[in-house]
Amino acid sequence: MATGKKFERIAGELRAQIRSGELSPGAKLSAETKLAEEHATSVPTVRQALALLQSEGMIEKEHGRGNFVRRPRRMVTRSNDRHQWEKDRVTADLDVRSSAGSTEHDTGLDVDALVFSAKYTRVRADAEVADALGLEQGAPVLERIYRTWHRDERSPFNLVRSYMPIDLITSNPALLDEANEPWPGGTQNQLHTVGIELDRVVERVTARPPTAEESDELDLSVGIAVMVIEKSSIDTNGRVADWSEIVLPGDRTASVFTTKLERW
Amino acid sequence: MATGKKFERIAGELRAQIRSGELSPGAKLSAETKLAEEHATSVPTVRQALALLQSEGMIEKEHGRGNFVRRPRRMVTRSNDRHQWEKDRVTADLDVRSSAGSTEHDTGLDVDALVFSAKYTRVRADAEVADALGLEQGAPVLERIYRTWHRDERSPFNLVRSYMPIDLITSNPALLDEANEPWPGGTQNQLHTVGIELDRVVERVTARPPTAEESDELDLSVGIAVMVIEKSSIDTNGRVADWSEIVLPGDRTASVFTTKLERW
DNA sequence: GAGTGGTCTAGACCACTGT
DNA sequence: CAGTGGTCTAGACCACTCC
Repeated sequence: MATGKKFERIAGELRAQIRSGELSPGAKLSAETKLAEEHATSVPTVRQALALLQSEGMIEKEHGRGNFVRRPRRMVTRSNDRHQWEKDRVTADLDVRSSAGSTEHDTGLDVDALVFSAKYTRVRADAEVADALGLEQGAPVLERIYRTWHRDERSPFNLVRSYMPIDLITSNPALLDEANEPWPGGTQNQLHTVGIELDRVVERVTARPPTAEESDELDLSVGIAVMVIEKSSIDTNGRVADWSEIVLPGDRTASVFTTKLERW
Repeated sequence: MATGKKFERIAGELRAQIRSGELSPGAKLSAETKLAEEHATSVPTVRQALALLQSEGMIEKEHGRGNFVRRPRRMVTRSNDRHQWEKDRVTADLDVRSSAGSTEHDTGLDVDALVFSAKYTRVRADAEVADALGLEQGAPVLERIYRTWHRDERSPFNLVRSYMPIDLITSNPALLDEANEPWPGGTQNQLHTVGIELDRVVERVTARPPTAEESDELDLSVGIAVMVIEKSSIDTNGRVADWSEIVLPGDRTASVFTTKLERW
C-alpha cells in the first residue's frame, strides 16, 4: 500500500485530482458508495478520507446532494486605513457620515446592502476586559454586541463585542442608547461628542478554530478557521477608550495593514 | 435525547466539563471504551464526539496514551514595529546588526536559541508572484525559502517564501548567495547595499486550515489553523522590492499592528 | 421514490505507550 | 504485558434533496 493508510491514500488521490483541475471547483465527487467500490474498501473508510479533505477546506459535504469541490470564497478586505478614514469623517456633515460607515468602506457595499444589529448592556468588567481597558476588575463598562449581515444572507459575517469605560461617555446619554445605532460616523464620532480624540489603534490578530457557538452563529462549515482581531482604541491621553473583539470567518476575510516607515 | 445527536450530546458534556474547569488543562479523559460504557453507546460514536472536540482545539489525542484537555500555547507576538526597528538598524554597526534580527526582536529570544535555514533559487515569476511584484509573468526573480526553529524543537514555527526582482539586486552579487544567511540587518540592510530604501510595508493577513504539506512541516495537530501574512515591501520609488508569504501556526502566533492617526 | 449523505452499532485487528 | 487509541469492515436505519 502506498502511504500505508488507506484513507490517506484515497484523500491523496482526490486531492491531486482537485489540485490538477481534473475535478474543478463546484464539481460533484462520486457517491461515497461508488468511491468505496472503486477503491475496494468500505464506506466508512471513504468517509474518513472525505472528512480529512473537508478539514483542509478542499471539499464541502451537502447532505442528500453529494460531496463537492469547494469554490474559493470572495474575500472581504478590511484595511487599517479605515481608522484614519473614520477619523477624517468625524467632523464631516451628518449626511456625509450617514452615507457610509467603516464596514461599507471596507466592503464597497452601500448602506442598503448591509443589515446591522446592536445590543447595549451595562456590565462589570471581567478580568479580560479590565486588563484591556486598564481598569479595575468589576468597573462599570458599556458592552456593545454587533452583528452585520449581507441583506440577502441568513448568517452574519462578523461578530463584534465592544467595551467602553462608562465614565468616559456618561456626559452624553445618547451614547448609552442602542436605539441610536447605527451611529452616523461610528465610534470615533461617538467619542468626539464627549471630547475624546483617538491617537492610535492597536490590533492584535490571531487565528484559531471557531468555538461551537461561533461556528453556529457564523454558519461555518467544518474545518474553517476564524480570524480574531482584538482592537484597542487609544486616545490622545493614552487611555483605552474602546476595546473590541472582532470575530471574522477566515474563508471570507483578509485584513490589510500598512506600516509607513520614516525616511532617512 | 437532548440535542438529538448522541455524539453532539457527549461532546457537549465534555466541553462543559472542560470549560467549567472540572477537567483542567492537561487532564486525561476517560478511556474511549469507558466513555462508551458511561454513555451507553459504542466506541465509534464516542470517537466522533472526540473528533469534534479536537477540531475545536479543545482536546489532543495521543495514540497509546489517551485523550487530554489541550493546554493553551504560549503565543509568540509579531509586531509591525519590527519594520521600523529593522530600518533603524540598517545603518548600525555590523556587530549590532549581527546580535539580533527581527525574529529575535519578536520572540525576545537570542540568536543562539533560534535555528535558521535559507535556500535561494533563481526562478521565473508565476502569475501570483508577478502580480505581487508588478512584473511580467516569467520575469526572473530570486526565490528565498526560510524556516525558523526553536533550537530544541523538531519542527519549525514559520514557513517563509520570499521573492525579489533579480534586476534590483544583481549589482551586489553577495545578495544572490544563500551562504551569506543569516544576513546581518536582514532584508532591509540587503536592499540598502543596492541603494534601496523602504517607504512602507503592506501586510495582508488571512486565516485558513493548513494544507496537507503545511500541516506536515509545522507538525500541526488536527484542527489548528494557520495565519498567512502576505507582505509587500515598497520602496521610496513605489516599486515592490520584496514580496513574502509567511505561514504561521495559528495556535502559537499573534500579530500586532499599530495604526497611528493624524492629530486634529 | 431513487439517490445520497448522516448516525450508530459491534467487533476484529493493529500500533503505540508505559510498566 | 496491559492499557489505550487508530484503522477498517459490514451493514441497519434515518434524513435530506430532487425528480
